[in-house]
Amino acid sequence: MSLPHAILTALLEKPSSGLELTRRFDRSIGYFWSATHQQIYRELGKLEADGLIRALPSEQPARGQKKAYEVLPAGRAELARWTAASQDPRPHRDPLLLRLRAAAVVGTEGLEADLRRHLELHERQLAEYEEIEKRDFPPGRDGTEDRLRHLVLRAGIDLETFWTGWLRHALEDFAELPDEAT
Amino acid sequence: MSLPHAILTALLEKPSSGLELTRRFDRSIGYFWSATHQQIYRELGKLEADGLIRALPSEQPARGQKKAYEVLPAGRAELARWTAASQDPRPHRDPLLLRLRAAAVVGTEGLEADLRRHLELHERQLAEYEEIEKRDFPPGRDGTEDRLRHLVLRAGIDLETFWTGWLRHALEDFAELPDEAT
DNA sequence: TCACCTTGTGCAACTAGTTGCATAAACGGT
DNA sequence: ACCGTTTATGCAACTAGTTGCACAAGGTGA
Repeated sequence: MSLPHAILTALLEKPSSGLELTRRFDRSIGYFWSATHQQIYRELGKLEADGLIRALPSEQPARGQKKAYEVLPAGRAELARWTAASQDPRPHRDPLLLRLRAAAVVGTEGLEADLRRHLELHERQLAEYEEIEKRDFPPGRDGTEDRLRHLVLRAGIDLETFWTGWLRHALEDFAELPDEAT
Repeated sequence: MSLPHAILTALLEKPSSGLELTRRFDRSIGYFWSATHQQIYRELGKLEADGLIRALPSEQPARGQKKAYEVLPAGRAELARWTAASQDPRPHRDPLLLRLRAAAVVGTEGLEADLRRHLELHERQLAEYEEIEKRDFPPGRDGTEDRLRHLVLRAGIDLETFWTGWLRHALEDFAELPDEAT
């Protein structure tokens, strides 16, 4: 149950409308907690009903009109509670590794091309993260907030580094595999 | 939609009953595609209804009686099709990183202990993987199946290596953070 | 022999996340 | 004045995954 807390965090960083949140979930926050605009609108409704956020007063709250939200004290308290509470790591699910294991039984045909494609995607993501690091975290700054945000970005960079490394290794291995007739 | 394919793979490796599958999903396969016994029973029902697997003939197919399944040719074909088909990487979701980001806004209280706990869990998992590697993949074997399975295990090892490394780094960083009053 | 535990199978209800579509205002061109 | 696009919000239906419980058979000990 992390989506509401992701939204609370985003709104604390900056009060936003549904669409603005959606955009931010396509970038920064979404790198480790993605969400579609429908999820976000639905959740904003719930959070408002629960008294954790409120719509900022605006002109006409009509449809097709921007409606920005801000976090209420109760929302901040809930986020603090959730952040401090111990949580188990969620089970890990990865279709690509599953396909590799399936390939051991039914043959590797077609897989190699997709590994190559994944490698490219991860390389692109890694480059993007490194761009952000260069831009937002030049050496020398070390406020607490910066440190924590940098740590999160580091996780992203290290994770993509792992994937690109592993995929390259996998492709080398594939190259050595005997040609097969599935 | 990977669960049926995970089950097909498992059944091709060895025909099994629902409970046996559940056990195997708690170990090997479950390392990168976890599933509960209810998911598995439900899916076995669907796969049988779709003609991809069938129950092995047994004595009394009563309740509380083992019922083993094997993969039919149509099931193998479906698995091969799925394995070869190109798939996009699924969006990544990680509550721990989310909490770190939230902590940048509402304070780090309570988080450090959980980071420590996660580090321990990942260290344990890493040790388990390395144990398996030593046992199942001694140097020198290199059949195609072994190579692929070893690659999958390598991904697990590298992933846990990333996590333990990152968590250790994060904890060092936490130690340097100024004490705070949230 | 009967209460209890373990093994094995399964249903039902719920929560989370995705997909497809609808609606409405604002803006820009023609 | 009208048409099409972009921006913004939202509903409804679906798929995937989780949780809680029920039921049956067989074994174990008192």
